Amino acid sequence: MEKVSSWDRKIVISELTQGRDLASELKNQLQPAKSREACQHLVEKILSSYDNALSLLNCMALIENPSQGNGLLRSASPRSSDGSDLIDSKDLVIKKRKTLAKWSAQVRVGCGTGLEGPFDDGYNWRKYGQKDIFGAKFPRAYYRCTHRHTQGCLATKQIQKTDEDTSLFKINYKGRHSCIRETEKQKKENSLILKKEEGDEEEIQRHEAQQKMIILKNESLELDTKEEIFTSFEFPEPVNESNFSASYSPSFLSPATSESYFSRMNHFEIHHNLRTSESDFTKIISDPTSVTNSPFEDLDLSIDPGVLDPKFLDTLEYF
DNA sequence: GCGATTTGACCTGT
DNA sequence: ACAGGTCAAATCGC
Repeated sequence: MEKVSSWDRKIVISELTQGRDLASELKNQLQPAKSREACQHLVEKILSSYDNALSLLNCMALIENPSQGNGLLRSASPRSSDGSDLIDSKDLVIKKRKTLAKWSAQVRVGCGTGLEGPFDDGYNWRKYGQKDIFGAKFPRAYYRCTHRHTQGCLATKQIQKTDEDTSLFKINYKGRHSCIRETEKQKKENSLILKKEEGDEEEIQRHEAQQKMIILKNESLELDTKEEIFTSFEFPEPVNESNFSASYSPSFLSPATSESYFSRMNHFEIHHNLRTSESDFTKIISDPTSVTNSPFEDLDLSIDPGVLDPKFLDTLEYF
């Protein structure tokens, strides 16, 4: 039986808190001297936060009261000892799988790196299967998030060496990570949530003062607006030394993801910003699965995944 | 001992 | 029926 976890609650609280903080920041940015792009960017982030929180709340509502859903979750569900409906965890998993976002990437592993498989993308994956694929030279490996059981994270990925180029891997991602990686920043945020729950006003005020300092610091930097948008993304530390290039090629957007962060940004900005990020860029690899009527048509996102936040990758390609 | 990987069996979707 | 996806027992490696 799946219950709404405290992780889910914390994520919702975190998203709503972030939305509030961003709205507050937007209020500052709305002064006449501020750039329109910076304001737009903040609006996108705010909407993204509220989208995430609402999605989670919808999901929680379904879990806690499946009768409010479309009925799929109720079929053949066993009952708990107190007579209430239990969700058949299998049904729930299938329903979740069907609605999980999907996207893909191609990654080239540099020669002489000694790597047998593609890069570490910053998340913890656990291999759970491998399958020979009909008509393909190389088997497909199946990975799921290590935190599936501890945090209920349903993210999975499939990695397969391409037939044509043995140094090129096709990676299919399915599902966003709902797990929380304990980076230093996240540890601070989690501890702040706890402090708020515990009513530690002193700590909250200290944190808010720090946030204001950060905003002031950003305001004092007269950045090019495009760079300003770009640098506001969160990048993890480089995860390994291997040289590789990747191409993230949006196929098409699902209705749900049409509300996602990048779909609200215009084509040029995404292209420009990602180009700015190139470090060891060597070659653009076009994805044959791309659909030509995509809002991201002709968009080549060539990124060094070593500096790319997987949360950011989550927004790139859906099909 | 424990977590990760391997791999054959089983399940699911078309 | 078949290919793809997942499970889970056995095995590996630290």
